[in-house]
Amino acid sequence: MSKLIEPRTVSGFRDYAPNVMIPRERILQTARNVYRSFGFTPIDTPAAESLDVLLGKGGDESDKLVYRVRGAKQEREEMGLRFDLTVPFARFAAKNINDLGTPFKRYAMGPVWRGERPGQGRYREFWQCDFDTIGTTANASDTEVVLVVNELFAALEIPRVEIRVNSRLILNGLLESLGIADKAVPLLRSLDKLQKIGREKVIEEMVREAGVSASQASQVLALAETSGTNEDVLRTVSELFAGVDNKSATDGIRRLMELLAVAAKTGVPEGRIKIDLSIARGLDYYTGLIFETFLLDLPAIGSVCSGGRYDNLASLYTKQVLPGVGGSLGVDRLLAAMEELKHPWLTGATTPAAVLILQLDADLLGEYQQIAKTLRDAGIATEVYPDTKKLGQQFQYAEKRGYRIGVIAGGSEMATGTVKVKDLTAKQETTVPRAELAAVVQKLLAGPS
RNA sequence: GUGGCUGUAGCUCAGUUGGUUAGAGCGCCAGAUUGUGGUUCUGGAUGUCGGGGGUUCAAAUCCCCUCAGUCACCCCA
Repeated sequence: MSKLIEPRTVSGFRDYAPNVMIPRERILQTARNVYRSFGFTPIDTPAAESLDVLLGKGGDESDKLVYRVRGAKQEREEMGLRFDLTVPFARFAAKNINDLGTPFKRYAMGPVWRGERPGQGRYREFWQCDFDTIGTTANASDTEVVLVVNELFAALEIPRVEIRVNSRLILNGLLESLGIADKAVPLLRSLDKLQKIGREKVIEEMVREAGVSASQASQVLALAETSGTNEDVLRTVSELFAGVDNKSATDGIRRLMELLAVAAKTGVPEGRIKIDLSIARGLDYYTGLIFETFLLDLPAIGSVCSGGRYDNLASLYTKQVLPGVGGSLGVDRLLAAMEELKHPWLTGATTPAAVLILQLDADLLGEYQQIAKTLRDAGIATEVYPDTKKLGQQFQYAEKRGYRIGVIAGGSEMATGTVKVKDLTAKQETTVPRAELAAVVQKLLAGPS
């Protein structure tokens, strides 16, 4: 006998078993429905892109994390796997914008790959679910993004979230007034770590990495740490810039105010959106709105949905200016959080079917499939057990996989035109005429699981 | 990519200063019950001790390499 190959997965990549895949697909489906309800339209792009497209010009950092694709032997072109959905979208937009027209709203969901060190909740292959509007700088689109996020978490049955919003316009305005606008990238990257490493270390890092003075750094932090209600924060910031003519900051303040007003009018609950001037987002392409979404019951896991506005998405690929705003749901992180929070979607079931028809008599297979079809036609996912094993074993199978209902039909039921319906969680059994089966099952399924 | 820690049955782990056929609980399978599952009882199976190499009369135990996981840095979803 030849030696077996170990059935391993490579580092940072993993399998998704049914108990994970079932809630995962539900999350994806929910996101899709919400995005579509706002008119975002689906697009997809290839997993692999030419290396020059992926790496652009700022190649040094992304160069390290891009997976190279070797291609077939005779192929020449250097390819890499996409490391996010934004870069391919920029390429797509630059290529097709004339046909698409602007503004253009799209969503995309799919795997991306990064050659980083894997850790808990961090993988080398993971999914992103992006939605963006490009081709307009209107604040209406910024506002819509936040409304989408609000709807998204409502639909996910996770109401206890806080969407923390900020504006790079305000941050940049401050840096301008301090005369350190040219250090924005390293400064904001440090500021972004405020929650994680604390103010002392942030100041230290700003001095070291950005070369600003300690007093400049603490002024940045002073603004970022402005707290209170949204109104308080806006008032404080307005006062700070009252005397000076700072177009960037006043513009940022105005846009946030409008966003909050529209959200309130749309019925977004009080407190759901919170201005947090310390939200900075490490990525340097953001230019206006920036936001992160935290779970109130598990803030430590970090943002599960983030994004913002960027002035020019596709400048690498076209001369046409394409401003945009959007966000991205971190499915895998969210799933980890839902597991931690014992979210009702994570039932542990490993079957998508609700009903299992037990097999008592192989000669009745036609009857069983007929019953199954009736249920399926009524929209109830139904499975027929393939073997005539002992009933106890069939019940165990049903329980282990999480079917909600068992249907038992043997000789005596056939004779009377009935079936036995067993609620597997309540362990109660009733005999019903076959004609009423679908209705009875539907009623049982509507109850608590 | 750099450094630390971990790796023993499906799962959680035990395994004394290297010393005979590597253990426990839970789970799993079968039977008690030839039309009924979470309890009980009885019986049963299960491990290349992550992988490879070395030291030794003898390695799960010591050394080297490698793979995977995990923590910190880095970066981020």
